Amino acid sequence: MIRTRFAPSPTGALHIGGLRTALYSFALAKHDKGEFILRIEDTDIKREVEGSKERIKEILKLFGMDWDGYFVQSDRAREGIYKKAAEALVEAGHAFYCDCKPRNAKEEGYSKELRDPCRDAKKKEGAIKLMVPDGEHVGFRDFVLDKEVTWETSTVADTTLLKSDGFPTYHLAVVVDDHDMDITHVLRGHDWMPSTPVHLLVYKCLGYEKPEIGHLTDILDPEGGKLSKRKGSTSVDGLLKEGYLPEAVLNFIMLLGWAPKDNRELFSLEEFVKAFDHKGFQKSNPVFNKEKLDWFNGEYIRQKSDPELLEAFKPFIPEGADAEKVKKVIPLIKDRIKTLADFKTMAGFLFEVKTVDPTQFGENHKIHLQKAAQAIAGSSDLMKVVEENKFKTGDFFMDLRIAIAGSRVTPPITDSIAILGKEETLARLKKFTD
RNA sequence: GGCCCCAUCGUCUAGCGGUCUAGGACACUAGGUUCUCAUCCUAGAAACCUGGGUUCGAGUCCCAGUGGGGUCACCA
Repeated sequence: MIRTRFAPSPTGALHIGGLRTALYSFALAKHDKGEFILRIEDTDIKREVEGSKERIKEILKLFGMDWDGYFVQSDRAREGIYKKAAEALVEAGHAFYCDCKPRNAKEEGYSKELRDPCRDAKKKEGAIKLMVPDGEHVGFRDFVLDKEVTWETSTVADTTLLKSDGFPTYHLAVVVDDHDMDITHVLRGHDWMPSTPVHLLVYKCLGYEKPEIGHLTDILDPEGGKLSKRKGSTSVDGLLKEGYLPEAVLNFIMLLGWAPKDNRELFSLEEFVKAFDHKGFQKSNPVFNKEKLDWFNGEYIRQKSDPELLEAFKPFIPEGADAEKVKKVIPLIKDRIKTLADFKTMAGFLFEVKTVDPTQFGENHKIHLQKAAQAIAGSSDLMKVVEENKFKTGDFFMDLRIAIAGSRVTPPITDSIAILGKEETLARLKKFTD
């Protein structure tokens, strides 16, 4: 049976790259009725952000990805599981102690030293590092890239496996955990590729069988470079706040690095799981382009029923807005918006008076608005006004639109008036007919 | 800089040696519907990084160059 895992570190907001990794891992397992494990990689206690563990779980549930097993690495670390493995490696001559001052790559830049000076010092305490052999080859078949990737071990560094605080680094923890948890397929970001030879060596030295491993493409920023957390809102929560539907976000990331053979684009999670296969993986890095996300979002907004939209709009409607009124507004705007947040820009004028720029009016606006006000007061048809007075239809309605909404872009104006009510509409027109 | 990965329209991609005058989607342009904007419909413009091979034949295979990305912490 296929068992995959999603192994985020709780160091902040979950980003769409992480969500995509989770999605593909989920689909990989579920396509074959396998199991999907959630493992929190929190072995660097200093970097943990309060509440992010919980938020990750909420988001996975919101997107419909329930897990079949849940582990927290710090719990396992306290049981001494990783320490034991590291010590066994020292015992077997595959690792060594080092009590030197840790370096900090951020400040010191990249290092060229692959061999640690302590590797033959036979120290008895400190961190434990892997003693990488020279002149050997390590490799694996990447199931995403669909190719063999190999390294010469002389290009692989003596990597720290156990920190001096007794907690493992990622490199030890993943190997031990994926083995202990019977993970059959490891799917992770491409940024992990360079440390894969270390993991391969650890598998070998520990006597473990290695799982299938695949490295996903990185999502690129339109500006170039890896999608960064600073540019734009790429966190899942950020997208949700901007008014994107979970279905849309999910469908969007499905196709960022994977594609079906039949050019299909619209998938629910269930449909995606069914269609998913490892052959559809893309090998080159995709660019995050929001316009496509906008399109997906529009599609899903239009697919939703009005009651469903009423629920979805809740965080985006003006404060104190009457639910009955909102209900009437929905059918008017659902074809016209890209995000839920567009509710306010498209229909805000129905809930509050907008300022009107008088220069927007056409030259006949006074007579247009006077005749319109008369008709509305008498509850007669506005189209009749246009015909009887030989007004230009577009000009007439545009003046009306500006007077009522303060904008040249609104839902159909007669429908808007119906929602606004006779009294409020006339009050708005009055300002420009005197 | 060392190591590793990648390379089809602006973007996401289909293509797995001949059916490619390279297909779809987003975006874009034009037209239709329309009280604006959208939705919807129709049409259009738009790509195989370069150079060598292999082959009767290459977008598809191989090599090099170039370009892009990643990584080089007791962070994940």
